This record gives sequence, C-alpha cells and structure tokens, in this order.
Amino acid sequence: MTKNGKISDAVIRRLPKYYRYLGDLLKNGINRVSSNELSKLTGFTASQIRQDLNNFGGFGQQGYGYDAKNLRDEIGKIMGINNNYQVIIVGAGNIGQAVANYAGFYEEGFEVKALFDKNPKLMGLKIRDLEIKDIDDLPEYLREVHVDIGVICTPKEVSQNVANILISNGIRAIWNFAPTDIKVSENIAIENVHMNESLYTLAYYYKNKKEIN
Amino acid sequence: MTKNGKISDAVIRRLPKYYRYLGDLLKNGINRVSSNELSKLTGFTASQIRQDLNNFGGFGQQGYGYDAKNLRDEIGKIMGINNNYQVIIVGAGNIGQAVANYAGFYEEGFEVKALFDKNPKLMGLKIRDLEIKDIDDLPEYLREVHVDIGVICTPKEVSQNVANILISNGIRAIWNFAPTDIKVSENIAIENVHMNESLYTLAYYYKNKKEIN
DNA sequence: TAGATTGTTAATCGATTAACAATC
DNA sequence: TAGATTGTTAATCGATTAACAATC
Repeated sequence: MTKNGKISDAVIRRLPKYYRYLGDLLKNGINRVSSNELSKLTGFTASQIRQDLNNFGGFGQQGYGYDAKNLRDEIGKIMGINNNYQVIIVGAGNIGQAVANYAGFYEEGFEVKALFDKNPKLMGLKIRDLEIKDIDDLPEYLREVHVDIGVICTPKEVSQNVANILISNGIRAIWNFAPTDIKVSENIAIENVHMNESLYTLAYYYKNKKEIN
Repeated sequence: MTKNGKISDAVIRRLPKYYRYLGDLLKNGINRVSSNELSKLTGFTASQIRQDLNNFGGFGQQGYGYDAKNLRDEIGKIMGINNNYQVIIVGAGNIGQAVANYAGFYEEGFEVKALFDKNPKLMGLKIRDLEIKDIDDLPEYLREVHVDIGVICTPKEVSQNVANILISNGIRAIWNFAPTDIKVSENIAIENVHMNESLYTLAYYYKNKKEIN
C-alpha cells in the first residue's frame, strides 16, 4: 500500500491468481492453507502474499493460516467477481466471437448481452443465441439497456472511436483486444489486452534463451 | 539493467510499445523523434525511454533524437520480429481458431503451420487452408517438422500435459491461452496470456472507480 | 556557435523481502 | 503450554526519475 492509501496495480494483478489457486485447493477438498503453501503454488513469496492480503484486511489466523473458502470469497468480493456484469462486444470477427463463446466468463457473472459489427454479411448471424447487431444501432441500444463492460474486438483503426461511442453512452469499463492503447479519462476502467505484445515478448525470450543455451 | 547484466522483464515488455508507436510515426511520414515526443505517445517518461533503449545500445544522436526507421528496425531485431516463426496451435476451439485466423501475426513472420485437436468432429475441418489434425499425431508431426512456437488453446485440465508433450518433442516457446500457469524449465520461453485475470482486474477497477465517483 | 537532446550517473521512490512480536 | 503462522514493521532491493555533462 502506498502512502496515499491506494493499492498498487501489482497487488491487484496478483489477486486473480490467489483466487484461482484457492479454487483449485477447494476443489481438492483442502480448506486450510498457509501463506507458505500458497507461496509454493503461486511462486510469490509467503511474505508478499501476507502483505498483499493485509492491504484488504486480516483474513488469516495466527498459528492456523487461512480458511481457503473464506479467503477465496473475500478476494472474490474485493475484485467483484460474481457480481453479474452486463457485457457487449463490438466487433464480431474471430476474437469477438471467441470471447462471446468463452463459457468460463458466464459462470463468473459476465453475461454477454449483444454483439455489434459493421459487416453486413455478419448481420443477423447468431453466436450463442445472440444475434449480431448493426453497429449503427449501438448508441440507441445503450440508451435502452444497461451495460457494464464494453469489449472492443474491432480493427485498431476504429478502436478508439468505438471506445468514445461506448463511453459517451454511459459505459465505464472497456476490455480492449485491438492492438492499440485506448485512451480514456480517469473515471473509466480499461484493460488493454495486447496479445501482439505478448507474442513479441515470447519471441524475445525464445530468441535469447536460444542464444544462451 | 540489473548488475548481473540481464535486462529486466519490465523493459522487455515496453519494447513492443516503442515498436508499435514508431511504426505509427513512420506511417505518418515522421522519421525523426525525440525521447520527449515518444514520452507523449507512450506515456512513459523520456528518461525511462532513454534508459530502456540504452540497455541495448546508443541508437540516438545528441541534439537530434532518434531516427524512427532505424530505431524501429533495431527494436525489431532485438525482439526478433520478422524472423519467421513456425507456429502450431493445440486446441482448435474458439480461441485456437481465432488465433489461427488472426492475420496480423502472419505479416510479422509468425506462420501457423498446423492445428491439433482431440475432438473428432473438428477433424479435417479447414481453418485458413489448414486442416485440423488429430492431437494423437502431434508427437509424430513434431519429429518431422520444425516448430518454433506452440500455442496452447486447450481446456485448462490438459494444458500442462500438452505443454509437456510439446517440450519433450523439441518445442522451446509456448504461448498459453489456457487459464493456468504452465510450469516449464528455465530454458523454455513461456507467455501465459491469462485473459480471465485481465477481466477480473478490469472488474476490480470498474467497481472501485464507481465507488470513488 | 548556440540550441537541442542524448547517454549516463546519481537520487528517489516504491515494491519486495526479511524479521519478529503478537496470538491463535 | 508449545508450536505454528499471521500481521506488521524495518531493511533491502530494484526500478524509475532527475540531473547534467557530453556532443551532435
């Protein structure tokens, strides 16, 4: 925790990992876990894990450790998992369709309500019972239906423009798959996924490990 | 640069961003750029940019700045972009197909050579002229064909197992889309994409910005 | 030459790790 | 109670930022 009381991004990005490994433990019938055991699973140090968790409160018990179920629930609450989010996807190409089809999200409260595209060939096509709608109808749709998260799966040339449309119609969270950094104001949540940067990073390490070995 | 001479992961992950923005500049006919201008584009400080670049050599010129074309080429060389990588995808579901279809990668030297799946219904189906092959034929395929990068798009239950098969048949770079942390030995390059963690992080920030506003 | 901007060293800041008293 | 393990403070480490001499 920094002095202004805000929790650092690095901490936030470790929370999903704790959440996931705790889920694995529970599935295996383990309902008690120490920071040391979590360390072995996650690869983070026990000290760091305790520090991270204590940003949000004392979830453990001295001499015992953490109750896995309770800790997982608490982390879920902190992150807002299972809160039920209304999601729309803009761009119904490969990535848009893959996101729409990814069942895992539905189980955790992320509900895709609609897909939009500008390609007339896709219009009316159904993905998971959802008809692909015309992107021109997007502003009107947003005026009528509450949407929490807008997923951008368009080409990069129009991604910022799409984001602007989403935001000016009330959306406050954007998950961006276009290979650009979408710029938003302070009050909007954004995640730029950047698969391409991930691939380049992989290529770098591949190249360099080869040179070493 | 740390004292052992290894360049930190944080630096490596900024390189693709430099590469991309330099490409944008060139496309706009701009072929000279200062660290200060790059700072405005990327959001990193000019000082950090100069530090980052000087891990790899002095690409700039005092009083002038950087030649955009040259700098982009150098960064491309450092990361190994355009080196031509032979890629296979294991798991030909939504994500696997989306990756296979993503044209951007082809332009940058990443060439998908084959898709594998265990679902008999998908067998023989064609994605971008590539027939989906039986996963049972994977080891034999790898003995015959050189592959640089294995992309894992399977369910999480089998992802580690698939990684082991890939590695034991000579693959040294893995791009993992399954929501797990695949464990590999030191000499193997791995990128765990973790879209689910990205989504949870988005949910966290969305929730917290709402509370603040 | 004067002005601009790099390359690089030094200072600062924040994140991680270590240590240990508190306590279950 | 003794042993275990947290919560938390202090120490360390590394990454970022600031500053400026070098130089184009």
